[in-house]
Amino acid sequence: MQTSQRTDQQRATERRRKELLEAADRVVLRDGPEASMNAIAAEAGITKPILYRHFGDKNGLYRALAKRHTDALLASLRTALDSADARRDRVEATLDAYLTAIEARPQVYRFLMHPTEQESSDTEKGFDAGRQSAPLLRRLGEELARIIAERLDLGPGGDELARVWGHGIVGMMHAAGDWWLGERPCSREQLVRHLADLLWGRLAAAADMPGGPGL
Amino acid sequence: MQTSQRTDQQRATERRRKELLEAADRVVLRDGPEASMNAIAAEAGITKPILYRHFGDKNGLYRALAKRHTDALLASLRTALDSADARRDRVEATLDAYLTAIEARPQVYRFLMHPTEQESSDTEKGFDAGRQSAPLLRRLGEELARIIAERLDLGPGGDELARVWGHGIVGMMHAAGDWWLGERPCSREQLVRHLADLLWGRLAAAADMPGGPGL
DNA sequence: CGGTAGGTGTTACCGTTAGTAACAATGGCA
DNA sequence: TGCCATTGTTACTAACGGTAACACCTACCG
Repeated sequence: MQTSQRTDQQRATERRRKELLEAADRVVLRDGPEASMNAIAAEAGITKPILYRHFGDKNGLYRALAKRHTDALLASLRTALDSADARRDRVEATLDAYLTAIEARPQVYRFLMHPTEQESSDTEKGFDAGRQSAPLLRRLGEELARIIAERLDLGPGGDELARVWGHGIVGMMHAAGDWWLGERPCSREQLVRHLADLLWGRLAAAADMPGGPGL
Repeated sequence: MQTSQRTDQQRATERRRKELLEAADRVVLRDGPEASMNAIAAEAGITKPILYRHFGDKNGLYRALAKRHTDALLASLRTALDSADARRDRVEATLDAYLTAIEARPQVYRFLMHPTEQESSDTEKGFDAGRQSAPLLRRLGEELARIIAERLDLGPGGDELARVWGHGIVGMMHAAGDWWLGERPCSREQLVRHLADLLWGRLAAAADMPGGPGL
């Protein structure tokens, strides 16, 4: 029968694709995000054209690779967001989940943050001003925005507000996490508390330094 | 006299360097951050090796180029931070200054956010986990941290807190700005207000959506 | 049985890139 | 005049992403 055979072929192809992705994963995690297609092909025991047949181009391979890791990270963040009872605890748990992930596997983090300049397709060749951030950040931002809009009563225009906050919070988490991972100026728990304090309006409530120009 | 002559030479060299930087600027702003060294040399009316003599490698040129724009942006942000009287107005003015800058010259913004993988030098070849962000963001974060630590009375451990907040706020501004620049979901003024609301603790104060699981 | 279609795999190449070696010309200075 | 530094060139290397052309195997189908 043609269909069942076709299905067998497809499964074999998918299995092969998965093997190639795992080889690529090993290389990227060993050599960093700039790993060459030659190196990946060699790790998989084959040569370049096969990679190109499976993934189209380097971006295709990297997008497939990033999707796996991004899905995993997103799942753990969603779990954290549903964990505790108090809002502050949930926010802290989510921040902590993100920081724990990037701390545990910095190479994965480094790869995911690498801008892969996903195909522009619709933009008219030249200047897409935005889209500078890694796709991971965009996805996290949108996801968080959805959750905020669903769970918080923000009144009229709440959806727009939720999206701004989603991207803003993710950006805060990312930048602080990146800096923290490089310099390790404090414990993870303390960083989480500091960031939650910021979100809880402590910046607005703090007193001016006596004698200064104030902020 | 040897010293004065040496000074003349140095000045000539610096002027030449400046000319080359201006040519590079034109090309990068026209062709994007991936402009080739050949293209830059051609724009300057010379050939590659001269560029390499002046700037060492591509990163050297790009770092020199980025410094000028970063200095300019930082100056305008500092001005905004000293503008109004109320803290909320200052924060809004600063956010607005940043967003105005990236809106007015998105090519410059795009170039500055391009990760230039500045020389690692001290890290032992392979894994610097952090340092993923563009140098511009690090610098903005450190600068903001300094100002916060100087002007706010945050009690013991305030310096550490200020640094976390500095990088966190800059990251928030960057991610939200990048998303906004790409999708233009609202006016600049509204984005500024939304972000300031976030920093003013409105996330913590918002009511749960009635009937939902809450956040 | 032989043909044909589709998948896997190869070698050998292309165009472009960052970066370099080797050499020529200019101009001030002893 | 001879020396030295600087500016400039041409011509190259090594590596990269990507592709064309071809060989092989296997399975279905007349």
